[in-house]
Amino acid sequence: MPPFPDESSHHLKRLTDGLKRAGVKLTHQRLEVCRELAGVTDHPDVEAVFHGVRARVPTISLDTVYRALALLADLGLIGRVGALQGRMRFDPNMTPHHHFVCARCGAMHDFTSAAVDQIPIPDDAHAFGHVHAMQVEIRGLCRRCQFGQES
Amino acid sequence: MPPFPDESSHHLKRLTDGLKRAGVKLTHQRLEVCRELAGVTDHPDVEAVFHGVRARVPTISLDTVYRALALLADLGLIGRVGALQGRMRFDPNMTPHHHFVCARCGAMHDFTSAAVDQIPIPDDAHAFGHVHAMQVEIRGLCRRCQFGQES
DNA sequence: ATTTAATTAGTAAAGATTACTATCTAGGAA
DNA sequence: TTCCTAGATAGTAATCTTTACTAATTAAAT
Repeated sequence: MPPFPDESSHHLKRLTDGLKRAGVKLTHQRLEVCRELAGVTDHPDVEAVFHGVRARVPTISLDTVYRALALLADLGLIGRVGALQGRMRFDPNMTPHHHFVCARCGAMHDFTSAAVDQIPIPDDAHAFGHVHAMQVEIRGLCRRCQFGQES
Repeated sequence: MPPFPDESSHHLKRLTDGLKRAGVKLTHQRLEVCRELAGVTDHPDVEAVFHGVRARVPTISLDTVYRALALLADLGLIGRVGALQGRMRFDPNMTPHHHFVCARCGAMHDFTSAAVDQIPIPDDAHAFGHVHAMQVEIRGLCRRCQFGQES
């Protein structure tokens, strides 16, 4: 049984309700992907979700898991983390700064903030290991994507 | 000519000095990758750097650009941004929280911070578009990677 | 100039994600 | 309930990104 059945079922309800509200079909496969996500406390990749769901739905395809996760993320029911856009990118600017990232086109803009830089690193973070740096990421829609539809 | 020749040459010097200090060979190809990075103000992907350098070094291979960028990033002379590890991951936890990310193994841990959440979103960020959320990412080495060498 | 270990070009391989098509099914209507 | 249909899935292929490999080249120390 899951470690926190109440938490888990609460999360599951949140996800399935979200799918219903969106008016998409609540298929067996999507339900099991939601169940998998609800019973997890880390940040699984597609492979991990696929593996977990496959134990209960042996015929599910990887593509279905990809589409279910993309759907949930697009509906704002789960978050994307790690690789946002496909390719890795590099930042030649090594002076302290932060990023605005467009959730749609992936455009990144730098900004600085004395207020942010003054915040001490939370103690909780030190408990996880040795801290190198703290950086703020602001997600949103850039002006291009906010107005015109051009790529 | 570049928009800010002084800035640009300053960045170039920082990169090439870093390579010399690391004791690696300062090849023509690496120099041109540095030059490309120094003349840029955004966050280029490998393709963009490859394209830019190729205009001046038509025979350079994509692999060389990958390796030059990885070298610079490993030496801490440039930053990696966007896709850190290979695969995309998902976060079922939609309550406000922040992330500790291990630079080596990619492990992610959640933490909350009232201090961080109280910071107003910097005005500079609003100028770039419509803000959805602000999230802190702390990079470092997790306990596993800090001590043992196990994957 | 010679030597050597590091680096590169070119290509192949691996890995991750997306696309495609025939088949199937959730959910509404009869 | 049964029928119908738009939407979803399984299985696989294709695409895209990144890494690996090898023979040839080259920086830089001697």
